[in-house]
Amino acid sequence: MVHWVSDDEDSDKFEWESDGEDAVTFNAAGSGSSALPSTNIDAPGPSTRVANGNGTAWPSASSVQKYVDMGFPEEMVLKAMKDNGDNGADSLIELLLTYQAICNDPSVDKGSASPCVPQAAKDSDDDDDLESWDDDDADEGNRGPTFDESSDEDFLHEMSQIDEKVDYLVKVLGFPEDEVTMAVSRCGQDASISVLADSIYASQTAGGYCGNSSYHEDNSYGGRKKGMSMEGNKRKRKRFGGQAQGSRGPLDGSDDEPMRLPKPMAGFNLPNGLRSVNNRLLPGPAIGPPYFYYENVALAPKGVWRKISRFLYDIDPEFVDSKYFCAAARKRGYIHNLPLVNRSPLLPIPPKTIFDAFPRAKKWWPSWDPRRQFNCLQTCVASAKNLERIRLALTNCEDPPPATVQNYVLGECKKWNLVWVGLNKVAPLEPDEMEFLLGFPKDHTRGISRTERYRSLGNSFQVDTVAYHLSVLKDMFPHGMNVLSLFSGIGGAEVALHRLGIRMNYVISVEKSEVNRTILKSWWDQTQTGKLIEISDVQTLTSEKIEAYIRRIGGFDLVIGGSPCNNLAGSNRHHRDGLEGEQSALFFHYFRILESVKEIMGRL
DNA sequence: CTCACTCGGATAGAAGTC
DNA sequence: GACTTCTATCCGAGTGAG
Repeated sequence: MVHWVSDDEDSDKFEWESDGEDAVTFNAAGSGSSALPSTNIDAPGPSTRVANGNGTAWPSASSVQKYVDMGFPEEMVLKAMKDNGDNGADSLIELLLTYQAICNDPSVDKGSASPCVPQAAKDSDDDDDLESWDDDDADEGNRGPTFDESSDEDFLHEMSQIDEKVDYLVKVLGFPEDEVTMAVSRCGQDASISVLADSIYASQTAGGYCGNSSYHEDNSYGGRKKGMSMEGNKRKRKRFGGQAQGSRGPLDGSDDEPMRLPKPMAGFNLPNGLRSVNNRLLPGPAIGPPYFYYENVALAPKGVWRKISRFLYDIDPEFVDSKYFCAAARKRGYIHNLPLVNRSPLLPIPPKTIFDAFPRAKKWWPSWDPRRQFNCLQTCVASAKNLERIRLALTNCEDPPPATVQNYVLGECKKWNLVWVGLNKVAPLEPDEMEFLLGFPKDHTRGISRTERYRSLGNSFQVDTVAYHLSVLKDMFPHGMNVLSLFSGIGGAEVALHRLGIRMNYVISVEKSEVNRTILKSWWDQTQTGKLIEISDVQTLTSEKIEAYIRRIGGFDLVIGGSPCNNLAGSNRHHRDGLEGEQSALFFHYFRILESVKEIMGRL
């Protein structure tokens, strides 16, 4: 991992200078959203953050329940809220995951004091029973401090030895040791682990920080403008993308330094040899089993990929535009621990231009439409009125149309991925055409409403791209794989493995949408001989159940999934709230489940 | 500065169901 | 006729590159 030190003096990016006032509006909108519970619900005052509990505001039942619904025991949530004070939802999630990592780490002694308390038998739904959090057979031995005491002398504070804290942050949470050391020097040796973790995150995303609640504003999407509170700070900068950083002009100095997107966005390597990075050094905790593969939109708000990467063992994302695999762009980031050598593409190689994919389109394609590939296939399509406006604009002028009309029509065509289907007539791609472009078998989504088909396809993998990355598994698992598929959608991962000729012995699939589950099940029954187990809610996949599945099937070889992008995608005008958004926060379940699988498989 | 691109959401009204 | 479900239509801004 390469780091460099950058001077904050150069941190003012020009685009932030012109709209500073807008931040207030944005923050107001963000706080009013239904994202993860934040301080606006509990409205704790400044005094609630103190460690001794004086003036602690008791969290509301609804805010507690949100986290309980995510799979955290209520006691753990209450404790985390208490420790977190007014640091906001972002910090709270991290703290909860910290506790959970503690509970799942067999190397960490857990006494009655740890947050790993058994979940009270309170759930009405048996399927939603939360497992005991201290069932890892590691309870004997050292006893920790008492967790549920009214005193705040909890386990975190008991770990007063600085070495233990550093060890903890490095080994359990996976922070780089040098950053942990810097955080200790910033915050002092008495700082709690949660404060140190906050500080490290803040140093990565918003400059030096220690116990300053402004961190959350700086770190949140649309939050306070950067550079407001960190004058003179120096901080570490991380290089992403696995490629050399060229110039480091003034634009490099933003506080929330975006993860560099490679240009061309070709990932580590491509079948055509455009790039050929075939080796990399994975961080120790990232090395399997199991293999894992995570996907999301590349063009996420600032800081999102940095945080995702941090949770997923500091692995650099592989940013790939699927335009190198098919006739439509699809800019996505993939974090995985798969080997890079001996990748092979799916055959037949899909057409990479519109005309090759849809030869009929050439007939009506005007010479002034230069598109040869589609833009990203999305979940919504143009309305009929929109198409009619385009038709009228073209019929009411000469041929070729004047530049203004051309620009208007081209803009709409690019925005909505329209194809020419007649004289002056454009239309959206049909669902089966999207299936083709995305690498799915014909009629894969047929049978559900048109709107649902567009939505499901717009949310899916590009199969050829994913299959290229997964192709290295074929020789490694000649007798088949057991797969944990999270946020399966219409089964892009499963289709990719199938098309690679990889047998799936067991697939545990988690997908919220019933129509998507039906699509996957239907395809599975037609093509597979293995066992498919479908689960509707990722929140019900507790570590207890994961362990039961692992004992039953012998372990998972691959954990794969792309968590919801709703709150990350640029098309979302209403709730682009970042990783803490209502849907996109489910990423933390991916991390939770992956951690659980690794821990259980390491133990059994 | 301009330009290009983006796995979307809220709403009203239509259509379907009982 | 009340209710639910489905469909069509409308709605910019964040971000990076040049």
